[in-house]
Amino acid sequence: MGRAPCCDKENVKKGPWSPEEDATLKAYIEKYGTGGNWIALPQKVGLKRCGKSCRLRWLNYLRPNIKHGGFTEEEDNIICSLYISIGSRWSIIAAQLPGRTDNDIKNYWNTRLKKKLLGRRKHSINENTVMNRFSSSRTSQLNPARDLNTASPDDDDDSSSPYNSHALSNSALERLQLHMQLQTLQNPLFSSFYNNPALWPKIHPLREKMIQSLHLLNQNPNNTNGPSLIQQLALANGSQQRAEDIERNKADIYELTSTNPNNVSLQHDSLKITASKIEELVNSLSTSSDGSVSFNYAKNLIDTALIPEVDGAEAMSYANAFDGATSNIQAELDDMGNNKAANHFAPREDHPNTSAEFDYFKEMNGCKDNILWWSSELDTKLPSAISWDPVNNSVFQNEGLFQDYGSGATCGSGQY
DNA sequence: AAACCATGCAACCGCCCAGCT
DNA sequence: GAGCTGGGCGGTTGCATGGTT
Repeated sequence: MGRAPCCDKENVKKGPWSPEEDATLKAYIEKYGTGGNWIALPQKVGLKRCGKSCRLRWLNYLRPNIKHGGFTEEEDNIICSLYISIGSRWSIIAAQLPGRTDNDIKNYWNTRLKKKLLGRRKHSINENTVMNRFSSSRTSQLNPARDLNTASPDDDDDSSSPYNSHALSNSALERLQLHMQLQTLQNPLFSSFYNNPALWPKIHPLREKMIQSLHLLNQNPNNTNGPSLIQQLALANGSQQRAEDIERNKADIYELTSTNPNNVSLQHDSLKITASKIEELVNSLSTSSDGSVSFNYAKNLIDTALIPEVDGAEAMSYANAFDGATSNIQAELDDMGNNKAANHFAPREDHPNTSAEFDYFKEMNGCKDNILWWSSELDTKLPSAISWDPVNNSVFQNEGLFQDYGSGATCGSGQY
């Protein structure tokens, strides 16, 4: 059974409101109020408008103390956090932002905020694409930096791109991550899961990046049986002894992993290494003052990528480990940004591939905000009052965000 | 300068729900 | 309890504007 229209559709005006209509409606409501009946209001006012249209115009535009545009960072954060928590309940979100209407917030989210977040995600996806290209191109090109520099930033928009699957995966991942954040708010124990990418789905871009980086660091750029990048870095830094150690360790690793599958902590394509062995390998290198940046970086990648999948009991320790790892990465990227490490990767005539490695790190440096965003940006950027810290109550408790939800008093576009 | 495109925003549509008869 | 009605809400549309080609 259908329902009767709320007004005579034939005889009502549609479209934008004129200043005269605005003035008429505003003057009437300020003088007499809405009378509790929006449907009857247009007739009383003398407007050829639908009652719902009058209500919308008043609530979204004419009522006092309405703010338009100019959303502050704090409002952004509140909107984001509430959207993550409760979804598109715009009226509830609007109730927490005085002067804002649900329509305004909805438009703001759809046109700007969402793109802002998705833009970061896209950037992250694109970085993965770059990593893939870099990784694959290294096997056939002597100058992978050129490949990086010529990669179009829009390439991942190409629906025919083989990387399109990343977009799909990350879309799902984004929803999953939003959900995880909600879980974090509702259950503090969940924070250890959220903070630990090793526990996230394997499609997580950071994890993928780590895996790819591992692969990259462990392979020979020319796809020959010559020294791997790690070895070449050692050689570039003048450590023939370390290069030989690496060669021995490498042989040990493959022997171990081929004879005892239980030793394999990470299997990715043909790459099979054990966490202990690779750590031993990297530790032997990280003591080098010349190579500390690169190998600490590699170590961090390895540490974080090789964290085994665990359940709740161990989650917190791994979360802590990850926090340390990411801060190390960040510090080292910052160092590189300050050219402190430039000498470590300066092109050498005898080892030209080291310059490629430097370009790789430069690329990583340019994308460092992605790492932060995926790991903890929402945590750190939120104002303290809207804390994500699961230890300190929930966002709802801190701010009383739902103080009026349920009563209906502040639902919709406001108190008027 | 004109056509095209992307973006932002106001407004509409249709569904749901609560209250009333 | 069923039907009706108005209020409220989220999703969508269409237009205006600004930017790009």
